[in-house]
Amino acid sequence: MQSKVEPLTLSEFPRAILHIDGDCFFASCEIALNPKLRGLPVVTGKERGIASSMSYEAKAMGVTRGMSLPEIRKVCPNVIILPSDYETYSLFSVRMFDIVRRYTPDVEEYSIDECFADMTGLQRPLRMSYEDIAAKIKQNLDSELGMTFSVGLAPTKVLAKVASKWKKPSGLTIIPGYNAHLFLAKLPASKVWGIGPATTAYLQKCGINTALEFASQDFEWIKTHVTKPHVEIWQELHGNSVYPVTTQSKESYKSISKTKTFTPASTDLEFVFSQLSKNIENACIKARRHSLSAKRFCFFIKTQQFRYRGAEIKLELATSAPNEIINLARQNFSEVWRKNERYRATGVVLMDLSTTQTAQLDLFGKKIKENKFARIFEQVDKVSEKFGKHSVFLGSSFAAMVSQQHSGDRGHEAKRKSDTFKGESKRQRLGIPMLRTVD
DNA sequence: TCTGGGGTCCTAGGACCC
DNA sequence: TCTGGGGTCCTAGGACCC
Repeated sequence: MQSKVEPLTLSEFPRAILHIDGDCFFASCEIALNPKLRGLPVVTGKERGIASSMSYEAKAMGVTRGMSLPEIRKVCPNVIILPSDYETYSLFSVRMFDIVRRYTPDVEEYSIDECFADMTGLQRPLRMSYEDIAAKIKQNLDSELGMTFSVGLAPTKVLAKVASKWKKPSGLTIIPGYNAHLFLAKLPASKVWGIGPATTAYLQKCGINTALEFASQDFEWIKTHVTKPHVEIWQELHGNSVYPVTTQSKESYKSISKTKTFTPASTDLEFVFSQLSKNIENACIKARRHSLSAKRFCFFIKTQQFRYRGAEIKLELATSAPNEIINLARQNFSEVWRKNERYRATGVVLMDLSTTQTAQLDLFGKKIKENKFARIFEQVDKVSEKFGKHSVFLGSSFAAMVSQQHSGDRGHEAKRKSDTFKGESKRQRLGIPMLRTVD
């Protein structure tokens, strides 16, 4: 079927939105830091055992995201595999955003390696065309950070995303509204930011395959056949900017989650629970670092078949103390647990977060108990700061902690070992912190 | 893609009320 | 007992992103 490629109707007052994307950012940071790595196949993600970012040299050899270490070494024998160093990457990230902010304060830090910038109206004060501004920013970024960036310039965020992805690495692509149809005609709808697998499948059923076919539907059809996010994407593809560039940095979290997969999968309730317990401790550590308390949480266990079973629980009082949450999880755990089922992961999500200071007072003195726990865990955090994370942990997390130390498949052994600490089971149930130093 | 981890937003539908 | 209609709030879960 031959669909005619026609220009889309355009917005009257187009904006100039820039999208900037670091090319294989993590690997590039490593190379920028250690120039000897330049030109070599570099992969990060060693600590997880899978590739998370790889240099173009590694990509050329066939390394892909999520590939396991043995596989990587097989296709690319001279590969250099490094553990991720998020702190360093964050520093590069800050420098990247600061460079863009030299040109405009309207910078949205979208992720560690991506940002949007609203350049609308800057040609006059900067005495440059939008295209020249974009090129200048790219040049600054490339030379000052020692890595390349792909840049897209367009009237909306969605089109700017299309543009920055158009040519990688180190591309600079401009999509003026009047030319958008030329780009969208070649682009599968699934490649558009915000159109995921479910929507792609639905659109295909409607006979829509390319981004242009989606954009070419009339507005009435769109309004009645897709939901709000995709109506907005449709408008953005028409050059009509509905997603603002939001400069305000994220001040808080709506939820905090911790999940962890363990190998091998386990049928041992106590062991799986200890994994959950550890996740809860970690989530609470993060919550406390941001002075947040949760009024609600859910936990889940994930079966070998990737099915989730879990429960959601309301707390009487907002808390960031893991023992309370672990107790409640313990009480509900047996309902969730199915015998003879293998589990591969556990997870917890803290929800309804509020700043600890604004937590409500209650009339029955629970608050006093809560404050006591808050002080205990303040001390726990101080000890951790001094002696390292998890120098102090709860008895209920013991098996998980030990299994982590014995890198690999020793979870069950570890559990049995913890069983010998008979005296702890009661404290465990009560959720009393077990002070224990790990060397 | 034989599948890691951390987030946000939207919607349908039930509960409850007048 | 059956019948209307309409509003708000909450929750579960889907969908999507990096």
